[in-house]
Amino acid sequence: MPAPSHHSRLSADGPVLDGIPEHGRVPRYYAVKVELLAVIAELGEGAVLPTERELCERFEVSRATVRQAVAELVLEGRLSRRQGSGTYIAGPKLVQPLATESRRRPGIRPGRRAITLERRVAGSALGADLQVPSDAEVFHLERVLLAGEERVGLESTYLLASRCPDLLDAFAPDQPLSEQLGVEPAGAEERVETVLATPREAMLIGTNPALPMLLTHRISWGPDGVPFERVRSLYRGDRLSFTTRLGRAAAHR
Amino acid sequence: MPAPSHHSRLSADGPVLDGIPEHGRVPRYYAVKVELLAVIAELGEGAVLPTERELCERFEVSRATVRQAVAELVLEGRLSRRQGSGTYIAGPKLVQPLATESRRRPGIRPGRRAITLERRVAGSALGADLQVPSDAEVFHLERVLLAGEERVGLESTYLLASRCPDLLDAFAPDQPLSEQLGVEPAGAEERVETVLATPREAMLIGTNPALPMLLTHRISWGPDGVPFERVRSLYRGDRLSFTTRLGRAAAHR
DNA sequence: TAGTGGTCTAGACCACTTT
DNA sequence: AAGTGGTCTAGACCACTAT
Repeated sequence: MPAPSHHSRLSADGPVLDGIPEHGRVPRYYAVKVELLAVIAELGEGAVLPTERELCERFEVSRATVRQAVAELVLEGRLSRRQGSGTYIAGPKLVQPLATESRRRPGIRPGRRAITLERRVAGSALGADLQVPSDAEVFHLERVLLAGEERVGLESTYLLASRCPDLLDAFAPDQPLSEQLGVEPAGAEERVETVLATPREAMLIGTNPALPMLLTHRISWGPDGVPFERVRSLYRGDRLSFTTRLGRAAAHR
Repeated sequence: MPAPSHHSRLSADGPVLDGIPEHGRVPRYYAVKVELLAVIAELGEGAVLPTERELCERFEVSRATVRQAVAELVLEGRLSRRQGSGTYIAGPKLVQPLATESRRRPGIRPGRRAITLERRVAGSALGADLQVPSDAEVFHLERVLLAGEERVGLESTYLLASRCPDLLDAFAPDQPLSEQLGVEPAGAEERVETVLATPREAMLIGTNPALPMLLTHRISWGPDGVPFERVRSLYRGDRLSFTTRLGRAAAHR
């Protein structure tokens, strides 16, 4: 039994999850969680995970540590536990139509603080979303969302560089992008779901990791019907709720 | 030290939280959570909670048990922890406009299973929402939401009895209510947020308690602008995501 | 009845903030 | 330096499921 310290390092293969490795220190349960993701991928949907006691032996940790890793994966919907039976690998999320319309802007003195603006190649997943080759150039803009002084979310935007070649020059980090682009979205496809904050996201927003977040994921296209941006907006689920008025107003509120 | 069993009963004052007391057994951390809610209400927003070790002494439980109770309250946004500093009582949720439009109906063979249909008086909170006296009569309809065979949510609807006096006769539990009412909503106000499933909700939906859920809360009014229903829809956050198409279609997807 | 996850204890050291 | 929350251990018993 070597462990005088309860912390370790992940192998230096770079960030394994969208996680904490930049910090240097990784909690043991987080390393277990990463390893469990590999087990999950290997076994596939519907399969039974090894028992908690077996996982303790395999990863050489206590049961409480295994349970913390499993608990986060349960909160994320990757696993589900059945008392007396076992822990099972969950299927993909179901999809439910929602019908969101043009987003009006926040209520409480909204603001944004840009933390990343870079030009790079799209890669395969983003290229597919935007219907361009994987070596197409995009801008990646990452901004912290504010409500007054409080950090409440994190927004990551990918824009086709061909649509806005001079973005890096005339960039105003606090303004909506649409005004700076000359492209007005004519349509979009959007998804809303709950996720847990990764350690990195939690750090940037200034909240605790593994807190449930409200995630919206949007792909917008212009009047020509061709996609030009992908936006991923993450809001603190414990601090924000979204409201709408649909149709006609009420009588006397 | 009496405790040979790790479970106890809450005082028989009825359900304290929207919880498990019908079961008879309450986990110790859950009883602590209920007591913490009283502490939170007493101290008020921004105050520091007693330290975890103090709470251990006060409630005569171990630190792990206190931490489980606190962890759930953190996931619910009632508390926030700051390492090295303390645990603080959080303020109310912020509100953000969302703009949801007419909800299209689910994708995967949606269904409903009614589990409660009762006639009763509104009470003060519901009365205020529907703009009627607290002794006005309402129907309360509670239904499990299905996607195929899978339980994915729980919907609780309150309807002004004066608008649909014969609901109990001609009720078809699997159909949308609007068709059975003769009232078509002309407008609504809706809120979307993330919450954790209570033990009762988790039991009815067949999921684990304290799982993040997507909650929509809607008040609808008729052509006359007078509210007639309040609907609270709770969806499994780990199993569902909501999607929309806004505006014009894309070019070639 | 055996095995699983669910809850709980008592104690330890670490990282961080405050004084 | 002292005190807080964060992580971890080793072990125990309970509730539930499967056999």
